Formats: sequence, structure tokens, C-alpha cells
Amino acid sequence: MARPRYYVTTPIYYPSADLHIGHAYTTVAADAITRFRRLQGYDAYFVTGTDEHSQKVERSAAEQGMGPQQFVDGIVAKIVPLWRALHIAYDDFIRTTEPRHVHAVGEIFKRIQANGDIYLGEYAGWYCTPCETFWLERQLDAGKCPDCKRQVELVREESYFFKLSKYQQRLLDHIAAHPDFIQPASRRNEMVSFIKQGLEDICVSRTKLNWGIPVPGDPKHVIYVWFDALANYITVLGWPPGGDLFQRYWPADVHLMGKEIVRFHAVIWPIILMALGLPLPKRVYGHGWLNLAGEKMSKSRGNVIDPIKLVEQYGVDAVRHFLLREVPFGADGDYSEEALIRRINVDLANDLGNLVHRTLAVLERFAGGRIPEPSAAADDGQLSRQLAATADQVAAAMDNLALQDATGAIFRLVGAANKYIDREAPWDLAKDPGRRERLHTVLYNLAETLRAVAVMLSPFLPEAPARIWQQLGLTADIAEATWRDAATWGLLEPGLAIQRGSPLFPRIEIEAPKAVAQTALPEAAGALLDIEAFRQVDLRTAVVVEAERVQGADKLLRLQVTLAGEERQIVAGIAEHYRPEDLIGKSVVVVANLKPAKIRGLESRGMLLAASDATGLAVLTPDRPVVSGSEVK
RNA sequence: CGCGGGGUAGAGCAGUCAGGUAGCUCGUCGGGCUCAUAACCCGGAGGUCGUAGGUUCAAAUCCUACCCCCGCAACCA
Repeated sequence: MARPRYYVTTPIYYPSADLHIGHAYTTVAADAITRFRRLQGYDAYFVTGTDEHSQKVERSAAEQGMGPQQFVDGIVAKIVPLWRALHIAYDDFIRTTEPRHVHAVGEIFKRIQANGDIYLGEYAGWYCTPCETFWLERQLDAGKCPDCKRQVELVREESYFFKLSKYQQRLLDHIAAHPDFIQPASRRNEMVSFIKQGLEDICVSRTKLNWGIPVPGDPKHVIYVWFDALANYITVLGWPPGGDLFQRYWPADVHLMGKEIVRFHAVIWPIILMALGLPLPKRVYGHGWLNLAGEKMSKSRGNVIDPIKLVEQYGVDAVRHFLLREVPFGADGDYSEEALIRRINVDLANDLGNLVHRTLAVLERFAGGRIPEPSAAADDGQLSRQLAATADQVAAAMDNLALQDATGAIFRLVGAANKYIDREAPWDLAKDPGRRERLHTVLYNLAETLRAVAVMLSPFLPEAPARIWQQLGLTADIAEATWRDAATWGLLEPGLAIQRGSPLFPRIEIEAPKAVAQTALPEAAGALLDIEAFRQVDLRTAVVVEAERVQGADKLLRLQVTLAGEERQIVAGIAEHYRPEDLIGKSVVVVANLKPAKIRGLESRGMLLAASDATGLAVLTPDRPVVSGSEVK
């Protein structure tokens, strides 16, 4: 019996600049969806690629003194390592400059022209070059591009047109008959009202452009961007003529994309397919955007998030987990380094990593480092029941592409195992020789849950699941595991020798990496300080006599210090690094002549000196005891 | 009448389509455990669900009006 098929695509990306976290978001999601289907036993196929034609590419290349092909080759050479770093397991990578695509697009054009849906006309319209979009007079915003507000040019030329209008009703009927065709629903509603406004035939060729696919039989025209790019979803399968790959995988199960290009995939692309007499994709899914919390992303600010750097710093599992877990897939969400670190610490380190670590520790201590034999009589069934429920939830969530719910369900099971180990307290069971069976069963249940959790996580996290298996003593390759292995209880064989290793995910203690990065340059590079200016700062040693947290503040400690017999209250932002009791009795260095300030309603007379780096904060203290109030210089 | 997103506990969010005990994460307070990565577990405090009106036995959810915030620059997912 043939396995069910599942075909997933990302948009082909536009190579005019390096890719950023947004592209990584789409592509990681597509990869996770594909891996999940493979785990379930589907014959899944996943493609991504690059959209390399356009005037803008031509122009950027010229600016850098290159030919367009050389230019896009250079960018593609950087994209491939990005996907490798993120463990993107695509089956094919299509570039619109490849002969297989170029030939196929020409063929598509010819066929549609032959059936009368492409006709030659004259186009007079307003063209916005940066947006590569033609606008109608009435769409212009004060004579400028309604999207980018830049100058548009009046273009009058002979052009080929594609009869979108002819298919308007058929498309509406299709959407009505297939509620899942455009998702999420909010996007579908938007598209329906857009289509109902009336579709106009679109211009699918240009004469001014060189860098593109020539119109068959009329080489002074070049095929215009969307008509070229969208076709990649079938040209990558070798259509036409429609050989094995095409037979096997078309129609696509999911076209995944950011919400801004849903319109092209939900209107133009289906109509191209209708004109070709080909089936429509089953689902067009427009996910939300990842915004930068508090800050705009822009090159001039230098805060564009480079996914490769993130992977280097935090690891591929962490970055993928954040992308897939943090934001509801259809909605917009925020990226921040703080949120990323919180995800790593809470989910990966505290919950999952720590669960693995403590489970292995109890196995080592109370079961001789081997997976013990469970006993049905001593089993409570708690974890096995929850595993079954989790498997159902994950599968249902993935059917809806609710990636955050799928990972959420798995982490709830991790939470349940953490509760279980606490409630069943194997360290207590171990004290009573009469409860040995129970102890072994509890330990087995924990290990077995981890085995299954690892399999369930494997579509999402490329690295940790294999390490969990290896630490449990499993020698099989987790890549060979199936969804049945994840959803079936009791597959872990007793007797395996565990291989306890280092923690899977160390906690990250960095508090404000951005602040550190930002403060460095401007001041350090500034003017040199006159010694007289420095002398105005009265630095003194002082002894902390009292310390307490400031109510309602995360970072503040209220300190009472003696400075040469004088008592002062100082509020210091070090509560995240020092406990109050650790400071009492310490000699510290303070700025004694600082203007008093009110911090959280408390007066602070002076400032505590501390050094900070990426790992945290260290309060300065004299090398040997000195009299309180000593001058520091 | 430009388009779109949003206003729910101190922070970030889910819940709104299919009305019925307001939920999650972080933080906070208190307790527990001592297997574990200052982790983990239990409990508490904290909310007029932007405002006003309406429909209803019942509204965060449906209807009406209004107020406020964000994006529409780049790169574009």
C-alpha cells in the first residue's frame, strides 16, 4: 500500500539581501511540519528556493559591478548554509534561473496563451519599481505608490495580459467549497472581499526588463515576476510534462507563507492552475509576522536579527523552539532576545533538561544505572495515560498547523513528569525495601516518558531528542523512530545501561545582553576625561549593614551602609545577582557625592559600583579590609 | 470615512468565529522536596476583560457608538 503523501512549500525567497529571522520563521515551520508528517509515516516532500529574476536584482547587481547571475549566486551561497545551520531538511531547492524552471515557465505561458487566457494588449499604467507593482490611477496615493509612497512612473507598453477576471467566480466558488483552502480564516475573509471587489486582468510581461524569462516566440517581452515565481511549486516537481514527482506530490498540501503574500497565492496562483487545468493546492496558509519588541528592525539601526548568529549563540534547538513555541502560528508575535532566553530557560533548561537530568540521577542512584523492570501491579498508569492524550493533542494540533499548541502539549507532558517524580518521590520509595517494585515502576515510567517525549520532539528540535535517547541507553537512531513509537507506551526495554551526560540545556544567566551591546561603543569612543573631572567624583568605601529587596521591584535592593560613621541609604539595581544576606558586612565602593535620587519612591544617596559583563554583575570590593569611608582613587 | 493589528492580573499572552465557574507563562509572596541545571512541586495574592449603551436567563465573547495604542521606513516571512 502506498504511503500517504504530503507536499509542503515555502515561498521562494527574494535574494536581494541576506535573509533574516522572518525567513527563518517560515522555513523552520515548514521543516517541522514536514518532519512531523515523515514521523507519521507520510511520504513527505518539502521544497524551498529563490526567486531570482526582477529589475531590482538586475539593478542591485549593476550597483555592485556584477552580472545578475553572479550576484544571485553569491546570495544563494549564503542562504544554503543558513538552512543547514537550522537543520532544514528540504528535498529540493529551486532557483528560478535554473533551466528546468525557465523552460517550464515558458511552456506554461504557451499553454495558457494557446487556450486564450493570455492575450496581447497595451498597458498604460503606473509602475512602482521598488514594489514591482502596477497600480491603477485610482489606487495611487496622491500620485505615489500606495504601498511605499514613492514616485511611480507612467508606463505605456505592449504587454501580455492574463485573464484573471474570467476566473473570478470559479475562484470564489472554490473558496466557498473548500473552507480550508485559505487559512487562517481571517485571511480567507480578507481574500474573499478582495476578490469580490472585482479582479482585473493582470499584466504578465514587460518589455523594459532584460533579467527574466523571455516570452516564447516574442523575446522582446520578459515574463513578469509573479507569473514566473509562483510556478516554482510545480516546476520543481518537473512539470511539465508531469512525471513521477508531479504525479506523486501535486496538489500541494500546504503552501506556507507570510501574510503579506497570501493575495498572490490565493488569487493569481489558483487561477494560473485553473487555466492550466491543474488541481489547486489544498491549503494556502498565511502566518503572522515576527516583530521586534520595542524596536523596529532596520539595517540602518543595525538590529536586524541574523538567524545564523542566534544559532551560534544559543543553539539550533533553542532558536527553533522559540520560533515554534512562542507565537500562535497564524498571528503576529514579538521577537526579543529576552523572550528567547526565557523560553530556553523555562522550557528547555528548567523543565525538559532538568527532568532528563534528575531522571537519570535517580536511575543511577536507585536502579544501578539501568532501566528497571516495571511491574503492572505496581503501576499507576498516570504517565501512560497522559502520553496517549498528548499524542492525540499533538496530532490534532499539527493537522491545524497550530504549531504552538503541538509543542505546548509536549511540554505539558514534561510538566506532568516533573510533578510525577515529585509526588512519587523515588528517593523515599528507595528507603523501603518492601516498595522496590513500586520504585522500579516509577523509575521506568519516567524513563519511558522521556523516550516518547524525545520522539515527539524530534520534528521540532533537531539535536536534543537524539541526546535524550543516547542518555537513556538506546542505541537505535531516533531518526528511524515513528509516530507509533511516540504514541505507544512501554517500548523502552528494561536492562539498558543509561549514559548520564552533561545537562542538555544549561541555563542562560545573561540578563541584558542588548544593554551591554549598546552601551559599549559611543561613550568608550568619546572624548578623553580630564583628571580634574575625574577628581570631582568622590569614591569611598562603605560597609553594608542592612540589605533588603525593594517591594515591587525585581532588580532593586535597598542597602543601608556606613561611610566613615555616617549611615546612608542606597538603592542598587543588583537584586537579580545578589541576595540581600550575601551583601551584609561587605565592603563596597560607592560614589559618595552623587545627587540623591528617588528610585521606586526610596531615596538613594550614592551609587554602588559594580562591574558587568555578559555573565552578570560583580560588586567591587577592596582587596583587603580598609577603614570605612576610605577614599578610592 | 486609507489599510491592517491590538487594548484581558505587575509584564507578555491565550480565550472572542460556535455566549455559560476568566486561563497560561514570567514575576511576586508563603510553603514543600533534597533526585535535579539556585532547578522541581504545592498553595496564595493580584483582573470593573479599553469606555458607554444594547441583546440575552447569562456577554471578554454577539450588536451599536466612542476612546486609546502599534505598524504602513527598511527587508520583506
